[in-house]
Amino acid sequence: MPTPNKRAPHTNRLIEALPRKDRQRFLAGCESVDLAFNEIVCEPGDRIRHVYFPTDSFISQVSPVDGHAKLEVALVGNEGMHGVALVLGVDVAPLHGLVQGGGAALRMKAAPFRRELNQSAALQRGMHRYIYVLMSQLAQTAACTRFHLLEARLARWLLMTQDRAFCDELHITHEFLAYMLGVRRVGITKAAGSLQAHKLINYTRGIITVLDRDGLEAASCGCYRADKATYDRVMN
Amino acid sequence: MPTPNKRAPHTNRLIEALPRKDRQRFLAGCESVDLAFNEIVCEPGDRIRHVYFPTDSFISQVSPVDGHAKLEVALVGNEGMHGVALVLGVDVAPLHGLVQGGGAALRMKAAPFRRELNQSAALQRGMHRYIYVLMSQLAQTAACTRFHLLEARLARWLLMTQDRAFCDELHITHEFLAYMLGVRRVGITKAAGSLQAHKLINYTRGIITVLDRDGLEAASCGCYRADKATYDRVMN
DNA sequence: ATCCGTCTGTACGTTAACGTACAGTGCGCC
DNA sequence: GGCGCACTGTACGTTAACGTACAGACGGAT
Repeated sequence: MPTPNKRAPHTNRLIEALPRKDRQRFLAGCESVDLAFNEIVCEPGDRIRHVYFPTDSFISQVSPVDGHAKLEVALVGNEGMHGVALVLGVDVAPLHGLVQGGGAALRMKAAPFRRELNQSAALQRGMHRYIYVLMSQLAQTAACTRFHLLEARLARWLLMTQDRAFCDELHITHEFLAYMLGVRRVGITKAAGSLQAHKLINYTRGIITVLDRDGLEAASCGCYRADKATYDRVMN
Repeated sequence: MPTPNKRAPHTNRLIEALPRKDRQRFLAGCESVDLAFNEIVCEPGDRIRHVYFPTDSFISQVSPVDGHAKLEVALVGNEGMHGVALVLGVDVAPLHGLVQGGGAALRMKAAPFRRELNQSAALQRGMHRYIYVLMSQLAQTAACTRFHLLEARLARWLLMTQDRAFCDELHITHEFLAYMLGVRRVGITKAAGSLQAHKLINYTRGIITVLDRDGLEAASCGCYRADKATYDRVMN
């Protein structure tokens, strides 16, 4: 699957933010992996073997309900990491990790990651702050899911995803979107149809193109901006 | 407001779990306060001055949407703490903290708390694990709010609250419940009416009595048990 | 060029909420 | 003892979703 217009930075912001010495040591402990679209990084209850730092990939955090995966509650791209539980001293994943956008990521095994964590105050600080952001996002998403109309939620989702895909074209079907947002496929068709009618996006058979980012922001709920503001404020 | 049948332990489980030496030092740094029902402990954006460890009080964490408080996303009683952001090195509260159940709490100022955190590995470990639990709860709540019927959500809420109130009688109006669950008051009246018709609860003018805990669990969604299971698994 | 499977569109009836309005009802207070 | 207020009950019409079913449309493979 080719991804045109892609201008991924091939770096992860959490790692970039480390002081040079820590960063070099950290990177030395990482391996480069390629995550495939739809790949499942972990299931709830699984032992966490690796932490992932997406560079041009991104991973959905999906909350299970009544036994099976149901609702995306957070999205992790090159601004974040997957596997924060390890930072908190728990090696069991609480959520599904589903690769939303295929691409590269850096990863590190659990044991060396813990060691790094002990050795680098900067790393610990960065991780902590990121966890704060993630928690804020979870709370935001809970409220958003409750109160905002599907069309606005969809717009938000597209913006969040585009930010992490570094690409105007998203390879996503309505079916998949429905799954992420916890609604029927038909609901997505309707909402997406409306966004398309307003010339904010365009789509055909699994490819959604963002045409008007500003318009999309206007159509989305404030949650998109709120999340972004929190990230910027906390992570600097 | 008298609270009959109340058998509060007057301790906080996070603090109790500390090794004796750490615990004694920690307690020495705490002051005892009385939280009044409906008191606002903090607003999002506020600087966090204290962390709170409820003993027989409990505090709702309410997520703001579009500017004002809207939806309860977590509940903190004697099993937890309020102000986890400080553990993550951020001194700005992300959520509203609203006292749901009046009563006693231990609290500590931010600066000494940070000092304790540096001195006690056990404290840090406990805090970390509690944050993991809280994140799991946030994700759970997001999905729950999306998928489960109001009656089930209400049942869950009553159970969660009773666990933290140590009392069969909860001082709560429909109005307030509606606010917490993000629905209309009328919706609560209907759902609560149904629970009462099934003899699971009883209520009159701001006092809800739990009659049949098991029945209530059966009427609630699995989220109640899921939360509890996570806590038990992670906190031991 | 045709087939087939995937993706999207449309079309029902159904439902659990919504907003709003107003009527009872019990408790506390003067 | 009765007044007032807070709390609860009921009663509309409205709506944004729901479940299900099936029809069109595009694209890659044979």
